[in-house]
Amino acid sequence: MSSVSTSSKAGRPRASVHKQNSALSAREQILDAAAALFSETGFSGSSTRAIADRVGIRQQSLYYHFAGKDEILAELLSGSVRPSIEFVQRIEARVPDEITPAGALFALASIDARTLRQTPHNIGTLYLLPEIQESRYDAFRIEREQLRASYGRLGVAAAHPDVAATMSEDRIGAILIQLAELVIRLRRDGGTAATPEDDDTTIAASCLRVLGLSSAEIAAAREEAAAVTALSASTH
Amino acid sequence: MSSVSTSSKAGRPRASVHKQNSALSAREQILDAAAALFSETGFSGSSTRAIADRVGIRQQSLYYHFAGKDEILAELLSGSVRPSIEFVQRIEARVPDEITPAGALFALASIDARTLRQTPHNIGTLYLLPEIQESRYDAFRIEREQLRASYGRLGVAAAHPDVAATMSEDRIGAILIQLAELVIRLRRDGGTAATPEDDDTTIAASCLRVLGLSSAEIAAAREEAAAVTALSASTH
DNA sequence: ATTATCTATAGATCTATAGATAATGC
DNA sequence: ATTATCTATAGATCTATAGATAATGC
Repeated sequence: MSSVSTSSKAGRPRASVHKQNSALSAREQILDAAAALFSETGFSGSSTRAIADRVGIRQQSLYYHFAGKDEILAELLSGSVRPSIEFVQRIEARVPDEITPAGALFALASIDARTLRQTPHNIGTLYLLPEIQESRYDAFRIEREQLRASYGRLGVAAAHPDVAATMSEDRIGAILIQLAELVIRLRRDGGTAATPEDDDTTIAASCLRVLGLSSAEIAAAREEAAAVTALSASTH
Repeated sequence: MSSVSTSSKAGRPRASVHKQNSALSAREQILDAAAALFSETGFSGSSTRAIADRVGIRQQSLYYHFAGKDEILAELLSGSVRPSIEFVQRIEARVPDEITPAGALFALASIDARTLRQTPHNIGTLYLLPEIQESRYDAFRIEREQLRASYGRLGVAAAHPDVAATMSEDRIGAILIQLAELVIRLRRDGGTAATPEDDDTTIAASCLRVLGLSSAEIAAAREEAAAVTALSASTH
């Protein structure tokens, strides 16, 4: 037992002993604190000082881990879309042989809703920040475009002919994403349902309903999605 | 013709002669510049200096018209919900004697979409700012709650029984508002439809579709709404 | 030697107040 | 006299760089 052993890592110890959330690396602690602050007070409204205070380090120490405040946001953004992108690619590959477009769309929307609902600090609110329109965050916006395109393709394939005739693939994708991201707002407004996971299926069902599917068709898609999602959960 | 006559108002003249958007009062010029900046770079990301620069006055001169930056935002917010609140009250008063819930909802959603689409500087993006969660803006959030409640009541009344059974009034209101506000995002992402007003009817139709109405029922509601909206436009 | 912090600090903001000034209005 | 601006400025930030220091690792 050399010295105190509470801090088992290299480097000068922190001045403040508080909040040793030691399960996370310093880098992860910073990302976590920044996510909380950015979603509460926005990007420009959250100072590097405020982030550092939450972590329990000096403001200047952030720069050992990140080149600047914008790098922190960039990392949070890319980390939060990536899982959705990966999931949608896996599920689109199975359409239409192993799963119908409606089943795939139900699965995608309910998984996205669940992820956004469960993520720490309601990280989806970052998508609403005006700052992400800057070209600095092009990469992130391109990834979201891909996700919208997938929603659009699945939506067109799943839609009732009446509906597909009146809306472009782009608009369908935009509507579906907009519905999936409703959970962000529900969470922000503190609107927790009695059983929150109900919101995920309500949203997924609404995605199909807005495409003109009947209650029976929606129920069938839900069954399909349940099978695929269970499988996907076990292989991951 | 006493002196130059270009500035016909009292008060010391501005140092910068540029951008004489003289149709607007100074106060309105400030609100306009702030709306543009807040929606581009957010509230905290827009300095009072940047606002003043756009107007063509000194930063300190803003404080003659507003007590602080937050008062500017507060005024922009309340000015932008008020018309919706007033419209929804007029239309709810006619339900169900003069118009069906579905017709009223179609009218409300398409008017809201059109307003958000046509408003200068995409002012709806202000609704997405994290800063409006502060208690300072409670009044605005309460007004939006009222609007959501109206959407919820009309939605419940208009919904297909299958759908009304699976969703609370709160959730229905939230879904419908979320759909109406899709135009904010479409506009921000520069996604102008070939004929933008099509988006308004697409959105209104989606509001009814998500409630389980058939294409025929939606078409009927659209007819009703067209009659009421034309009337409302002529009386206002 | 390497790592992760610290202290010190530069330089650029940013919001807001105080009081002066240059117009118009009466 | 009133109005709407201006200049001057206080005081509080805020981001980021430079270099010192206190641990661990070898």
